[in-house]
Amino acid sequence: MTDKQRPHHHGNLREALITAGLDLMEEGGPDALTLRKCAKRAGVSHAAPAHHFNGLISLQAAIIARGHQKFADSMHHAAQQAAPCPQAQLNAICAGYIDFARNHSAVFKFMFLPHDVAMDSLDATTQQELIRDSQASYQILRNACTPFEHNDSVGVSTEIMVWSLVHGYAMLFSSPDKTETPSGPIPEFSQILPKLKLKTEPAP
Amino acid sequence: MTDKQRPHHHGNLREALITAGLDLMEEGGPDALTLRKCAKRAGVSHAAPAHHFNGLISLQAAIIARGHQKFADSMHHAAQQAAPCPQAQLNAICAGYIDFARNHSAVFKFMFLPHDVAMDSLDATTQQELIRDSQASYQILRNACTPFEHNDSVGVSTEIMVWSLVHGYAMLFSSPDKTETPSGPIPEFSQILPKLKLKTEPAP
DNA sequence: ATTAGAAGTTGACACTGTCAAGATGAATGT
DNA sequence: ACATTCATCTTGACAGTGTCAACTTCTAAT
Repeated sequence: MTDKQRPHHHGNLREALITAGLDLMEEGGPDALTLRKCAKRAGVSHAAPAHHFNGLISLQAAIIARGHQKFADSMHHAAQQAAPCPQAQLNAICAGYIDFARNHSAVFKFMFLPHDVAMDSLDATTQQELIRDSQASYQILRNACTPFEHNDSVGVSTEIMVWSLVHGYAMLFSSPDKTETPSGPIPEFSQILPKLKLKTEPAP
Repeated sequence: MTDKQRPHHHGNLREALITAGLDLMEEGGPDALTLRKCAKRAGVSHAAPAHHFNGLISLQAAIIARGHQKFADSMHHAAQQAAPCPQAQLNAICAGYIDFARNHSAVFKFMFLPHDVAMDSLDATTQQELIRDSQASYQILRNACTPFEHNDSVGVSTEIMVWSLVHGYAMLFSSPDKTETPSGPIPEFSQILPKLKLKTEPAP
């Protein structure tokens, strides 16, 4: 029993299930995510996941939370390699946004589905993770927009505009295959963003 | 048997299944769409749909096609009630776009999922419907953008910009419940669209 | 050392999509 | 009018799914 071949405890089954689930989703789309297949990949029985997730819905929520972590990483990484001025930062974060949508398109789109998920139907751990990680990733884009925020009366929130623009672009044109539409090639987002009337000077 | 209670032929089962499927999806989200439940609503046996759709994937595709029809109707209807000038038309069509996303949010989001659907796995009828109806709805927004299209060298396609902006807005902020975010209320899209630098004069 | 509880297993159930085989009825050709 | 053909629908079966209950095994705290 020095190196027990099959310890009764997996050790970190919750993590293993999330990882397996992410892989399954990227391999075969949202419908390929199955509790039983995750269990099989983790080497446990089909009912073992029930001790870590409150049903399939919670595993999906945990995968969305993990997706938000990677999403935030992608934006942060892009921002760190850009010049520190607000324009360059916002551009980089949008690029990180779109990179993630391109490189993890299945998970990305799954993250922004109409998951009319009742928060209280999730186990506490997953619920906390989801709230924390999703708010953290939202905050990145939000922060990058604040230097351009309008202070005057009726100005429309910069954050809403940029978010709509980059999200729509990512959703519509970030499938790895569809790089063009009937009306010609899709331009890079860095060409589109300047077309928004943003405040050019940070708040004094 | 004068008025046969159960004619062997349903008469228009394909239509009945699409209608039932649309209802199911709007009632309970994408996962509530089930071949067997559609069959039950239409009053036929669980295997009857197989004679009209090449599997669940084809029924889903047919529902997406029908969604595109309603989508196009929503945009057309809004456009007809607006002034005939390009600005008012584009504004109205975007409003119709967002109205549809609000009123049929489940179907709308289902329409724009990563349906990596192999077109040749659909039955011929459904495949034709999907291509025809989706292209028709795309064409509406496309046409409304042409008066603003840049003719000069490196201009970015107006269609791509407007499409990204309105689609992102619809996706992010058109859930009937979420009408506000941590950063305040969501403005109407009619306030956002003018923030795009569009060509103000139609082509001479 | 005992015990309470967490972690995992086994077995069952209802529901799903899909297939095969048969039954029914409408349409067509002679 | 009759026979044939074929689309349509039914019945029955199968594997896969999520979920629940009962049980076993191990961990950890008293």
